[in-house]
Amino acid sequence: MKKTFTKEERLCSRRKIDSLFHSSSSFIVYPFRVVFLVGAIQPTSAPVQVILSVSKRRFKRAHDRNRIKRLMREVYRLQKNEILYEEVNKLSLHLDMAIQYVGKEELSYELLFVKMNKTLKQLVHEISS
RNA sequence: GAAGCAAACUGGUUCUAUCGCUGUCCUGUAAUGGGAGAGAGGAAAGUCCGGGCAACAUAGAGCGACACGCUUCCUAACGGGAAGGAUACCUUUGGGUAGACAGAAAGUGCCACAGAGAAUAUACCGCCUUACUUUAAUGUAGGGUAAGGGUGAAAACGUGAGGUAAGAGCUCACGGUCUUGUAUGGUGACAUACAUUACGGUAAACCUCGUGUGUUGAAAAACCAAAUAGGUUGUGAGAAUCAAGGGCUGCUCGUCUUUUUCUUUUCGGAGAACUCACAAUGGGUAGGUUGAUGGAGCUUGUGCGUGAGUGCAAGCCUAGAUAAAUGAUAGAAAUCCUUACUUAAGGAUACAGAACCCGGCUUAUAAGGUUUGCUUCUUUU
Repeated sequence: MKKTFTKEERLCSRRKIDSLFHSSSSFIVYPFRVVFLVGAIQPTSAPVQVILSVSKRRFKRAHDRNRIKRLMREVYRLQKNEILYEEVNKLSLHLDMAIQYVGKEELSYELLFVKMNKTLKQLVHEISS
């Protein structure tokens, strides 16, 4: 399977985002905070839709936020298939989620890679239980 | 000549591989696709001015509020820019630097500390004078005086002469600033000359004069519009006949009558309400399209102009996202720095991320480059 990250895999609808943040469960694997909402499978859209966000309060400069979001996106894109999609497809669920960056400063790519791996495994554990 | 520091201007690293993202074009399949090419800045930032564009508002005038304030020019416009003027400061006397640069001669207010006094002047010392006491001096009380002392950022324009009891722009001469007028030069600010009036500062105190300003701001605005549920208008219809209402009767059966209900009418009919169906219409929500990227456009050449700019010709198309793309990783190169000391090792490569679009201003900015100033050292004369 290709390691793509197209628009279908992102969460864009305002209504869905509102419902995600109003009724959902969450956990923290530093430096990420994950908010997710499990639903029935939707054949028209991708199995998982995600938002990546960095707080403006923590990083005032726009180019710092851009840099971290790009690193997060890369790290998520490379690992989501093996860990997350298999499990979601097996359980035939639909997952809306947001990954927020709660760290105070920019971390290296290698460290973020490891942390994302941990985070996604934790997420699989949460939804399968 | 070298080094260092400061300021201004300029400047804004490159290539390869792998995996990706957003548009565009070409192309293929039953469907998934494939290929080509494009994809952040000089400030994209601050959102401080000006304009385009859009919606709404809008008789005219005045008051108020806010902004601006030397001249001429540039510009779509500006609070921006160019060239000049005056002022202040610096100067190597060539020049350079600075800016809320209209009005203090319309009015009001204010002027710390010090000082006698800070603005219809003032009398501390001093100077002159009158009265009283006294032999006289001294002293006491009153008056005149801004020349001198001292204070201050600033003391009623400065110097000299006359004048006077002593003094005073009180008068005169020369000079300074300044008002108004005339003449000459300049498009003009203004300059020069002559005459004339006045003589503390502060307008970044109120204020006065002149000029300008409708409000909002792309989350503006226009259009399309599924499903569902409402609104409005029009047309048509009005369940149940084994039912319901009413009449006949004390009641039941039975029978007669009406058929959505109400009001009105002798009837025909008329009106209103309710429900349903159909049609039309309008508003709203998710979403989509436009706005929105070909423009006060960019590059080159050339003419005009001191210049900001501008005319002409040729060529070019150069981001367009929308929970928001323009990336990540690895390797190499380039420039600089440090350490070793001759080609290695390590490090650094800034400020910063488009959001309707332009013109400015302000602020941030590594390495390298250019110019100017200052300091030190060295060489030659």
